Amino acid sequence: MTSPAVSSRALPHPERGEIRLEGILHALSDPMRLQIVRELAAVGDELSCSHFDLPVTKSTTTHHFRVLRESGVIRQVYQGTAKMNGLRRDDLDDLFPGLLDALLGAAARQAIRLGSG
Amino acid sequence: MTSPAVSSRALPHPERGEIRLEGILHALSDPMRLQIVRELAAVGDELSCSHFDLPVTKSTTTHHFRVLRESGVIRQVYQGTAKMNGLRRDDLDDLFPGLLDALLGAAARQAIRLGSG
DNA sequence: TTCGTAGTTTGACATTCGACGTACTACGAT
DNA sequence: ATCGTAGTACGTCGAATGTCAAACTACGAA
Repeated sequence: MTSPAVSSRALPHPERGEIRLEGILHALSDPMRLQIVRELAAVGDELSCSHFDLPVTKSTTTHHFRVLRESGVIRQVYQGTAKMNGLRRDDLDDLFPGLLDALLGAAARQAIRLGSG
Repeated sequence: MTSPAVSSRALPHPERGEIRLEGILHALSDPMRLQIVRELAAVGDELSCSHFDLPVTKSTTTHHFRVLRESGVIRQVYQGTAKMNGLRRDDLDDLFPGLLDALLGAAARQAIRLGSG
């Protein structure tokens, strides 16, 4: 009944020092990826890919999560068949203090403005 | 000796309410455009396109400035043959308080980190 | 061991992007 | 009226992007 063990299947992440602002902005300039990040931030915990009910196929979902991981926005780790996703808050806050919160705040504001909770 | 008059040549800008966060992030995810915006912010005034010495042709320069204008990041106005560019600070600060400064701060930090004033 | 669930990989496709060159327009200065 | 400067428009090109379908892998449960 315990959670499945963390697997060691390879999942390349950029190191903290390799993360680029341009890459983060590009990753978040896609509405679907921005939504994923907002949800991760709201929950404040790791979520599996399948937790998200995205209006695209599985392969497209895989693609979006990979863009987020390779840009340094999220960290991914296998846990059984599930792949858990978590924001790299520590690294992002260290590299760019205040940026993530400003982005999340802006996204929240826009969501309200455009009339969708 | 006075400045040339502001011309009325058409230059479509999105209204404040039409500006989208995703568009801003996409616009700023290009290194050249991010650099332009940093420079505009540093000067705090309007600058002509030709003030920037970009390593691309004139037509590519036109392209980048148009992306910035159409995403709502800058405002452009003709003044004689020159086209003056200014940040839309008022609109951006109203729509997304703190976002622009966070982005500029992040860009400055990264520039220092990567060792280029 | 067999099955189902979660996610990957590959290849295709249409679109967009960043860059270019050439020909063009708009305006100020001479 | 002519010239030079600033920037545009258009067409092109190669690379990247977002999407899909189909075949596949990895793991837990029965």
